Amino acid sequence: MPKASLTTRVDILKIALQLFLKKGYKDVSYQDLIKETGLSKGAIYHHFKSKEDLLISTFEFLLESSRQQGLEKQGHIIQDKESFREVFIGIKMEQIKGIKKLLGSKSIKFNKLLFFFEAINENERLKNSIMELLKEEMKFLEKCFISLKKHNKIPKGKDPVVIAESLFWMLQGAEMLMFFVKDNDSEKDFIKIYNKTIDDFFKII
Amino acid sequence: MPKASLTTRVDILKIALQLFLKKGYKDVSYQDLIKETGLSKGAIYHHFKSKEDLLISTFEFLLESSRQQGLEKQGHIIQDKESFREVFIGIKMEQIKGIKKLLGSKSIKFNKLLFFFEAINENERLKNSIMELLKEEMKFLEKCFISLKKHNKIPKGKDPVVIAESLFWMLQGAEMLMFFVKDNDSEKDFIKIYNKTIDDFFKII
Amino acid sequence: MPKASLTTRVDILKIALQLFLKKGYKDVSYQDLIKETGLSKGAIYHHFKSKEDLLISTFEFLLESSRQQGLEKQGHIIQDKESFREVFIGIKMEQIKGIKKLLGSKSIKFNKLLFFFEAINENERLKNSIMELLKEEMKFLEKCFISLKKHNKIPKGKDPVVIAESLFWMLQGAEMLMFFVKDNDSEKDFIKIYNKTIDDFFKII
Amino acid sequence: MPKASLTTRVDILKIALQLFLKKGYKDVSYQDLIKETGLSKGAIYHHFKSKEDLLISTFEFLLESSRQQGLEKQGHIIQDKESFREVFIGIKMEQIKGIKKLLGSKSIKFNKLLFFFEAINENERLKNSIMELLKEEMKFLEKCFISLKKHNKIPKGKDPVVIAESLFWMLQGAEMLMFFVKDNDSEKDFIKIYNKTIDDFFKII
DNA sequence: AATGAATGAGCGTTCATTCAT
DNA sequence: AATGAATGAACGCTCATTCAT
Repeated sequence: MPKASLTTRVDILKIALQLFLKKGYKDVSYQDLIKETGLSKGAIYHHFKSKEDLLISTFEFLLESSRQQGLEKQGHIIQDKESFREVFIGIKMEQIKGIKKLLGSKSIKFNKLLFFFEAINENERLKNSIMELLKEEMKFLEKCFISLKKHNKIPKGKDPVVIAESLFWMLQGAEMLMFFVKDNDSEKDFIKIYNKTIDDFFKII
Repeated sequence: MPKASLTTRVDILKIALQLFLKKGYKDVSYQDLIKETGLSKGAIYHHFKSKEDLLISTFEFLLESSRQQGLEKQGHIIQDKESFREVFIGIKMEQIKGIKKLLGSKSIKFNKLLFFFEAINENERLKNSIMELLKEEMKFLEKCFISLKKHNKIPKGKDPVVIAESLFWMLQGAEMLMFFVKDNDSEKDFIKIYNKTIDDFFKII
Repeated sequence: MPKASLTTRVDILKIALQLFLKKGYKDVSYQDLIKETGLSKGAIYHHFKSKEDLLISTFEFLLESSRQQGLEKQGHIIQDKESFREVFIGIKMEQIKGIKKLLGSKSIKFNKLLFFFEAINENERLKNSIMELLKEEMKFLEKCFISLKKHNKIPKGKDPVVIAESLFWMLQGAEMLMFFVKDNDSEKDFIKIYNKTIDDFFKII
Repeated sequence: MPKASLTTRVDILKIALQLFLKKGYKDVSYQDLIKETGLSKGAIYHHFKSKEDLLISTFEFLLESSRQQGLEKQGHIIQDKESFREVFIGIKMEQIKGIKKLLGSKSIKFNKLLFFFEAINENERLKNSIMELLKEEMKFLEKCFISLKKHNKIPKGKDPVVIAESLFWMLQGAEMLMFFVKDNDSEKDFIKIYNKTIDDFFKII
């Protein structure tokens, strides 16, 4: 039954993702996986040849899902701060929705995402995937600010690329610190942070 | 032997700090500590009652050293971008120098700092210490931009506090991503990042 | 391999019982268990989730085996001292035989039994099991002396229940002191003690 | 200051006795001793060359104190059950008082006494001390029942020595089971047990 | 008489992984 | 496709003991 097998594989991936997000890669043991999936050790090893393989697969599973609601699909026209905000928040919400759908749970704890990354960080391929994702986001922001420039919504003489890059780092800072600091984050917190950052940013440029 | 005892204690702290920064808290075992310190397991336990105690002590040791070259000591006048840059970079360099002196090594690998933080994150007291440190940095930036405002170095109508906060997040983003991405960072990379961020920031405001 | 699994489990239980009786719970280490069973640490943990779990299981295994040759099966008529002695010693011998069969060894050292009990004493459930076992023995003795009363084998005016209880405590005292004092007890010693106690007891009532 | 030293020695002995009675020999660590005595590891080693030495010394200290209120001092005339009871309970109470005085505490937990004995059991000298103590008690009971015989207080034709021995074992059984079963025994429980045993015993002989 | 730094063997437990079925 | 028995290295930690001061 290849179909059943695929289902099992995806079941494991979903549980693994939940656990990695909740506890961090290192702190998820096969015992946890067995308990949550209801499968045996052997079954998990049948689908993923090692814990690292499971990590990589889980991460790619997450990326794939995120990308489906990705940036490149956007055909919206960015003509002012509000349309930028709308589109940006929209994308982020879709990404969060994607993860939610993946996990099948209403509220997600992103708290341990960083420490899920710890393991990813040691894997060149996954690291590159993240870098690409970040670059994509950077490129998207650049496009937005170039468009805003065309609509004269950013001050003359200021480079839209530098502006985009600055916002990118601000968003990264706020986002990461949130992972680090918060205990029980939901998507609402993220949307709040994004809105606040965008508002502040448009005040200073 | 109180003197010898203190020496041993500090020796352990230095080694532990090195190891925690290099491998992350979870990945540092007593075996590592034994190997690096040349002491026995019992000796380490004699000085620190548990691994968590060692973590807390190590972190407080780090904080203390960082704070000694802290922000509040600065009496410099911030009157333009260049004096701001000079003071800010100066402080950061002193902090890095402090850590270097602590570790007794020329080059530091910061890329596991985040995963040293993982453990810290689960300790309320240490978490609060970090938050305070961040708040101090934020306050310092606010003072700088209020001063720059007085010297008419930031555009009229723009709130220096919002500006300071924005730069703070940009710096956090750039810094943290650097921890995350780089494998072998030295202080030079940090200084570069700080300079680039400051330059870009002044271009966009 | 459910069959092999059960075999292994019982093997571990037998070895554990031997060791606990020989050295006392506290002094039996996983190293001992590994050495005697020829299994790995992991294998033992696979079958028993902790040392305490192993203790409980071992004790229940022992109880079960003892109970199978238990008191309640006896249909003998107690009509005089000699038939009482015969039945009582018979039961005790069967119990000892049961343990011997369990352990697969000819001579048993009971002198650490008390210190096997030390651990049991701290576990409410096991403690209750022992208490029940003792109560059963008490009840059995009561039945015997009620029967002897009917056959006019105990002096008139004396309460058979009090008599039974007294003998019970005498037996406990003699038995326990034997555990405590002897280094190398075999069942012969026990039978001797039982006989002597019964003889003396019938002399004084 | 030899005097101060002796004080320290006795302080350690008292604390050790308390701890051994409370936790059992094996479960008392130098850490416990340090905490309770307020002395350093070195100080305890200065007075007792090993843990076993401390055990032996502690036990001898206990024996000495018990013996001072011992059986041989009794000049009372045992002429009936009540005078026997009075004298026996009196001796036991004095022994308990002796231990109390030794420990300086009002209520004693005898719960772990057996497991204090575990260690003693492995020391031939201490074992012999206990045996002697028990023999003394046996001899005392023999004297009592010989005296009762003289006063025609035990049935004709019954051997006072066998009677004494029987009561001895009954008392041992009841006492030991009490150590084993009870969680929080005080001297009251012991006195109750002794009274009940004596009463029952005189009912059956 | 007393301190406490240091040792290293040993403890119970968890872990990712292998493999016969 | 799936089970779970078995492995053995590694983990954090406690222990009684030694010894320079």
